[in-house]
Amino acid sequence: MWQQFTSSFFNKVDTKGRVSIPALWRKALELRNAEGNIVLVPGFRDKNCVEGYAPDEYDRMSAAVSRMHPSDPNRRKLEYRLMGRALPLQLDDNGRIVLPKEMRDRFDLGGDVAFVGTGDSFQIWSKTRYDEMIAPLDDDEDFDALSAMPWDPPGAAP
Amino acid sequence: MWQQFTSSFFNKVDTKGRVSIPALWRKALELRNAEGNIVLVPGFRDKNCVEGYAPDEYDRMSAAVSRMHPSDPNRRKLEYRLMGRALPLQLDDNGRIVLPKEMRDRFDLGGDVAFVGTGDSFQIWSKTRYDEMIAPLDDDEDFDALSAMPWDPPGAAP
DNA sequence: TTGCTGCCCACGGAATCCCATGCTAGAAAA
DNA sequence: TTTTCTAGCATGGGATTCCGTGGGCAGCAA
Repeated sequence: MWQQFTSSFFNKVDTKGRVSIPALWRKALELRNAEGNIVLVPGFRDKNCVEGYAPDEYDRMSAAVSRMHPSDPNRRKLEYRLMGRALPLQLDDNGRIVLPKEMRDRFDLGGDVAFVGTGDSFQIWSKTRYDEMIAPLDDDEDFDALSAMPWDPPGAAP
Repeated sequence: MWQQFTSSFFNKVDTKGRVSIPALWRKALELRNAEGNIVLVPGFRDKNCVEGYAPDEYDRMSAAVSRMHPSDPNRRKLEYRLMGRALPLQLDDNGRIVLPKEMRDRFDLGGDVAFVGTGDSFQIWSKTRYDEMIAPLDDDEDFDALSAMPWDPPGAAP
């Protein structure tokens, strides 16, 4: 649980392109033996944000792609988007990373940005785009996604 | 049974946002090997209150979400509401937690709050909203929900 | 030079720790 | 039974640490 990326944080990107990785997640990275290394993948699952992974989880994903047959055209596409664009970074002494300029421009990551935990990975959004994305979800009265959640009653066999 | 969250308690949130977790539930957490850790999720099942989970139960839920395929749109929604908002907290030496300011504002958790046990989880309500919510339930003469309860007759094979 | 990169230090506000107090319920004593 | 003592619990305040953020400086490349 503590090695998961949970909760959301709103930090600032400074003029040099630096942002603090939330302290809670730095601890999560330690527990995953990441030693200050993370991998950013722009627009992989969601084309409007940058996704971040601990090295172990990134390896799991790229291994999944490598398991596909070389002749599978989907493998090529996944390779270009996952491996081809992945950016390995190191945290500095203050727990910050530097977002490359192209990435900042493409995803509007200047000023306020949102770090959103999604379990084994996290996302980095421009604050503005994040607000637009999240609003309709909060208005969803019924929250019907809940009924789609796999449900094993507590105490069931593992 | 003793590791379930039962009964209701009415405690106070101080100016710093601190509240005592009911002592009975601290014992429940011990039995679940939580070591003073709990996870708060605002408005997940019920959007008017904050839900609390022991780490083991939170893990069960997030594992269920992680089992869904990454391309499933319902997985995304669940990630934003469960992982994206989950707040892992530790009890201090006096058995208290700190409710972050945004959460206090959004759910009106200043002054008197209600802790409501719901078995494997619990809820935190503003006292006022809790009273409004509970009144009509008590007036429900028929209580037809009872007929929806799964019923294994006592003494049946396990 | 000019612009980028990595490294160091500094500051302010917020979160966390540590100690203190009052209340209550149950045990112990009369 | 009545009274006293005590341990556990909820609550309050002050002090200290932590974390996000901004700025400066040297090295390096274009």
